[in-house]
Amino acid sequence: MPQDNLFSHIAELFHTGKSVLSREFQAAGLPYPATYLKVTRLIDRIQPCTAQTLVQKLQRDKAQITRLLNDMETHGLIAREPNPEDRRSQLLLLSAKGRDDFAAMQAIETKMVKQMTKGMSREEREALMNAMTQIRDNLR
Amino acid sequence: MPQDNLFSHIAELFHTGKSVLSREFQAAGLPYPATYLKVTRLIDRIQPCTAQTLVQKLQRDKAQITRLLNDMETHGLIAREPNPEDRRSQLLLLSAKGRDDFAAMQAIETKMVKQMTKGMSREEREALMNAMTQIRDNLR
DNA sequence: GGATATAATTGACAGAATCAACCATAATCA
DNA sequence: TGATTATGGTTGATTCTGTCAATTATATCC
Repeated sequence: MPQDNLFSHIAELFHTGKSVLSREFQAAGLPYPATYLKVTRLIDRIQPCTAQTLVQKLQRDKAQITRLLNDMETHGLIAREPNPEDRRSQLLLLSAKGRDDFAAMQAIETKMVKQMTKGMSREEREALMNAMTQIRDNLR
Repeated sequence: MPQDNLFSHIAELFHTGKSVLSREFQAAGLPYPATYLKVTRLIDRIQPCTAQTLVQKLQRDKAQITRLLNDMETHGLIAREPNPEDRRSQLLLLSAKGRDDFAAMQAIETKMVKQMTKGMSREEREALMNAMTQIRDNLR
């Protein structure tokens, strides 16, 4: 639809992107929803990391984060360790399996992103990323 | 997060955009999920329009479409009329209320999109839209 | 007229989001 | 120090979104 606006585009890209990811995760023997990638990425990237960290970075409700972490722990992707600094919270760590599956998911995502930007020059890609960053900041 | 990839950006923009819309819909006395806007827009734009049309345009499961239309009919936004061409399907029409609320939702969305692209030149905006279109096509 | 395809509905379920209430611990400060 | 308030996390309830399978009614195609 040529006359679509920016947000329609974003919504559609998110929708198809997410379904591509889910399908490819399944196909690769990673029976996880696409959200797991975002969470494992953050835990891998940010250390120390607690549930509260994820709440802030993902801007999600803390209830949702708790449940997500429970599921991921059940799947053996993460471990929770006591936080010596604050006994109310726990430190989140990737297990060996968590690291492996994170790498696999990330590879799939990278492949998809390559596909998405196929035919675009480096300049175009950079301009796009800058625009996205600006939009995000404008929206806050 | 500076090192985020394209899909992370899209996901985040979708998430915050959707929550901005929902909140503003509520505030404007439009107690609808953000999806209603997409559906009313299509029914307004495409005539004649059936459930099947929406399935194709939105790439959604037909079960989901059926339920969405039920809800929207309950809210008095749309009407279903017998399709003279094919008695298996029905023609979807906006009611007067549907048209009003569609206009109101669209105004809210337009405001948000303006906010999103604040500070971008016309050229930048066009480049962005072109990039989005290309990405969508690449993903199909 | 009978086989096959299509439009829509229904049931069942998984995933994602949000709100409110609650518990345990931490921080504040009188 | 002890009461008060704030914070991190969990649980319950509810809504919204997405997907699959089965079913019903009608259309289409030999």
